Amino acid sequence: MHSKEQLLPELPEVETTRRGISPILSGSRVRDVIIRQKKLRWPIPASLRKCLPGNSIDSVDRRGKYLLLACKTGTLIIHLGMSGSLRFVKEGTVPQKHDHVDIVMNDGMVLRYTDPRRFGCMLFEKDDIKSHPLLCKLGPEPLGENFDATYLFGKSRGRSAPIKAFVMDSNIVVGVGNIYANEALFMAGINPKTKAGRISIGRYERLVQCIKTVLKEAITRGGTTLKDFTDSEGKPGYFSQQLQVYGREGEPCMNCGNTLKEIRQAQRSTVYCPHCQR
DNA sequence: ACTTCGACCTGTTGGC
DNA sequence: TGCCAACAGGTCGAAG
Repeated sequence: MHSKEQLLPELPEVETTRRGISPILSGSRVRDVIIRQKKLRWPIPASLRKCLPGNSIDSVDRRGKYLLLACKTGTLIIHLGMSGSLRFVKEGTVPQKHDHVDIVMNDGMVLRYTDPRRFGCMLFEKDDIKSHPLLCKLGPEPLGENFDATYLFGKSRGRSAPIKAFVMDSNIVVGVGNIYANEALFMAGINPKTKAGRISIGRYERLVQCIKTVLKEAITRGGTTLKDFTDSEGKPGYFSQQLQVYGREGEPCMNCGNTLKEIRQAQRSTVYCPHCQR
């Protein structure tokens, strides 16, 4: 059976994390930064230890799946990759194998970064955060107002890439990962293999609506089940029973009952209903 | 300019 | 039952 117990941080999970850590961080000052493993996707820069201690966290924002913790000297950029998570522990809590970074606050709370696969990153940008190479080319936020059918339709003209790859392209729109791309395309009734450039504006209208709905629902579920980011179980998780297609290959379509099919697209698993999705 | 693909990493799973 | 290869995933950046 598929394993949805494992956290794969998509945009809703990152947003849930942001909302969880923001109130606890605000009003507290960083006392120390402890780096046990600096080899993440990119090495954690020394500037993190130099620039963070002594400063209060002024804001906790999100851009796509990047968390942005701003302080006076710059911005801490955090990505959770595929297996990362953040939670608060009390100072003195013994770190486990994959607990790579601690941000120790002056009140004794510790923001602990865990990431078994180390696909995530922790960077520090002293200058204008918006011009950072990781952020400056990103497409609009999927839940923002400027992500609409007109935008997607315009961007898609002349594109031969399959629609699933297109909506997962962070230069087109951020925050649509494999799971929710599958779910949104199912909800919109669009075959994942359809070339992006061949889809009408009417169908993009539907797709935009579905992407927003799927992400919003997931954030709502994350928010309602998030107990506490200060305990060790404080990771937001999926509700696999809410997923209509992802991980359900070979099982009946919840809409028509036909068998859901799995294919590979760009080395990623795509599950869809050949009957409902055209 | 666009598209595809390799690389990174480790816990879990499937096959023999 | 045990071992190992394959797999899962986000996304950057190189290659086509």
